[in-house]
Amino acid sequence: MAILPDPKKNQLLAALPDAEWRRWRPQLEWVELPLGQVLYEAGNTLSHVYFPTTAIVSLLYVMENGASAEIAVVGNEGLVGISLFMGGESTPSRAVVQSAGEGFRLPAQTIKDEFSCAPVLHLLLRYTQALITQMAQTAVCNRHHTLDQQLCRWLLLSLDRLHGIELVMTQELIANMLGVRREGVTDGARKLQEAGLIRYARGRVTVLNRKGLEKRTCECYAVVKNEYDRLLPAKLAT
Amino acid sequence: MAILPDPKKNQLLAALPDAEWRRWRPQLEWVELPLGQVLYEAGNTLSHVYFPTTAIVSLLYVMENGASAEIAVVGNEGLVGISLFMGGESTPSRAVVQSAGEGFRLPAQTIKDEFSCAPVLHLLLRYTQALITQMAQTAVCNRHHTLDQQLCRWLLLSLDRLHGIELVMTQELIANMLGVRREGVTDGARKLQEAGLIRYARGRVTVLNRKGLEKRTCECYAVVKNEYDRLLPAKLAT
DNA sequence: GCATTTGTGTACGCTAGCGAACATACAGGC
DNA sequence: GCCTGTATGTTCGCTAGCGTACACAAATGC
Repeated sequence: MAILPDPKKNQLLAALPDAEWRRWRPQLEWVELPLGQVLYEAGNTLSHVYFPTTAIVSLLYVMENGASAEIAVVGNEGLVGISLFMGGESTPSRAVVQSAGEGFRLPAQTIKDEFSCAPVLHLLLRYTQALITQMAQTAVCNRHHTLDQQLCRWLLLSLDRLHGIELVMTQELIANMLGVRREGVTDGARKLQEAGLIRYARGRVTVLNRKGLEKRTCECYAVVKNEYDRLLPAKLAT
Repeated sequence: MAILPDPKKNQLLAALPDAEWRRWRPQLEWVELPLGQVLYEAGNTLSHVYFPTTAIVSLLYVMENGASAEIAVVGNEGLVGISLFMGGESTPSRAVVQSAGEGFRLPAQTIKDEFSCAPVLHLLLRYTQALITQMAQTAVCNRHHTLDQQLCRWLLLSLDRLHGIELVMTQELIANMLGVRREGVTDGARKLQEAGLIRYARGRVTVLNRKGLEKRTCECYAVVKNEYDRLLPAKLAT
């Protein structure tokens, strides 16, 4: 294709100080991230960290009986594979591409080496704290809010991590992420469509009225969004 | 009292290399942690990090309508206030003493300074990853498991962070932590008592059969426990 | 063009947990 | 010993979401 993939479409890479950016650039490997690809499996040692640019990746836990629940979602604002620099090497969760796209990756050893560099460390840890907030809020939301509210939250979180207003994903997939029945998502989506907030058809959801979704969702969305904005300013002020 | 409080009863402090331990020791301030004390409030900048020795601290999110949900629990295996070294200074959650006891604390600036020291950094980040696992698993558990299972999980997690087999807490308090109704906890507790696994009376729960609780709880407990054991070996091998 | 697969719509009974209200019973102060 | 507050027990109706089953319709393959 004619358009060269740009690593700086990932906000963490874009926030790197110049020196680090020049050091990383040659090691960054462009990767396509097709729907459903598993970036890492629960318990496995990671070989790379991934910086999505146009893809969205879900961190989810798969239970013994096969049921699943999303723990957090990562897009071009973040990175997949924090356990590499956190020191654990693996996590009990799985990372799956939820919305196809592209990204870049860096070998595990590189990120570990780079982590001793103070600006890198601070950037990555601030991102990690934002991710922690998302996980915590997911826990709260799962406890207290209705499927309808959670669906709005999920649509908004996904939308924030994309460019357009269209999400390519089936209700079945959304249900897996939320850890609910597909029928429940159908119900919720129908309500939203009847209210004129979204339009959908066979694996495509188009958001028509973002504000409307924000009105219907629970406080969790705003809490998470505010923390991301607070912790990850566009420009790194280190 | 005759018995001198011992900071090494906190496992993170105990895992410090000698040099760091000697440096920290004079700055560690002993604190009593009475039931219900708020160590930090959502959104506020933290003044100290806390290392519980005999107390248990809950991280919980309080919703706009007053309902709450526990995100994670911290005992002598960990520390309260990770946002200080993660870089955010605050979090949207609150830290409350859930089981009275003691602990030590270190000024915010000290922990930030010490964080540049590699062994400290690695120790704290590994702990943070364990905490992340706990949060993630709380999200999963809230989504998929029954109140009865969650009650068992919660009792076990609390028990692991104490010395004896007795928890001093009312059903009302447990309900607040789990984010459920008090009546639901009463039901669950009654079942456990009838099964001979616990005994309780007016704000005291005594665990009679730990194995029995483990049998009744969901997989979440084991997942969290295993990650803590994996990430935080008794001896630090840095 | 037809068959198959995939995505969505709908219905039905069931259960866990909620909200609210009230009953009981133990504990500590006086 | 009595009183009051606090902790626990019990009930009742209600709703969200589950599990199951099946219908339909749009895409895909041949």
